[in-house]
Amino acid sequence: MKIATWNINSLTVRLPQVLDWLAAHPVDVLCLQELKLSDDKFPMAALEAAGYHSAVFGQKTYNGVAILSRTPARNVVKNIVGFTDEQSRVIAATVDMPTGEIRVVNGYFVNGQSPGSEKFDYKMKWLESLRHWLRDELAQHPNLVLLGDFNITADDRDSFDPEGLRETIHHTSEERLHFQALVKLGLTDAFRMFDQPEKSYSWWDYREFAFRRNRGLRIDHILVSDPLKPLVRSCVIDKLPRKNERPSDHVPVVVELA
DNA sequence: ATGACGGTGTGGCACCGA
Repeated sequence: MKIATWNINSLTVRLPQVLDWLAAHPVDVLCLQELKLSDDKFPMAALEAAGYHSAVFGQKTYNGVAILSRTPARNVVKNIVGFTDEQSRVIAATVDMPTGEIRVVNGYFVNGQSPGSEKFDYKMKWLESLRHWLRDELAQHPNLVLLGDFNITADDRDSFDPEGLRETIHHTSEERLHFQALVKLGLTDAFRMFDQPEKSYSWWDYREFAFRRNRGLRIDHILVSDPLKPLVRSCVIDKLPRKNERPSDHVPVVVELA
């Protein structure tokens, strides 16, 4: 079975690309971020026709997340429990698989703009709250996958210019400590369980031919809990959609579980 | 580099993203 994450930067614009991608990659679960639309604008029918149920936490203009699944998602939770947030950034749900149930936590992590800014403070508080809530979620749901747009490079391998961008946004020690703190809860970066091509990224700026020059970051991640770790068969980034016309600046990441 | 590119809103540009 396969679970994927994709920041699609407006589902209104990218719905045809999502449908094309699902037709070519019939994953069991697809987690989307940056829907940039309200719940009433969500294209439920088109996705149902493609064979997917949807759990949606939308927001107009900014943010918005959804879990698409072949079987209906259960026990849906929106945003971080215990953290009041105006922004729609997290949706969690239980999905039934042949091998058992999996708790899927889909996050559009805060960008943070720049260290020292108010938005960076919000990012730090958001990450701390996420960790505290996830500790409880893991206790209740041992088979858990945390995935989405983390807006954090886990280490220097995840950046096209780790020296030049040191301690800038997505590269700060504080952000990476938060990433490591999530790992310490008993989560593993599925991508790094395997040998991967050097300079593997999941996001490239629209400007300055960044994709063509492979000036990117790996900021979209899939973390699996300890009980799921022995089941992970592969984890890959699908760069191809970045070549589409009007592409998202992010591409899908896919994990395969036995 | 206060830049670039792209999405959204009720706009004639500003704001946000990463």
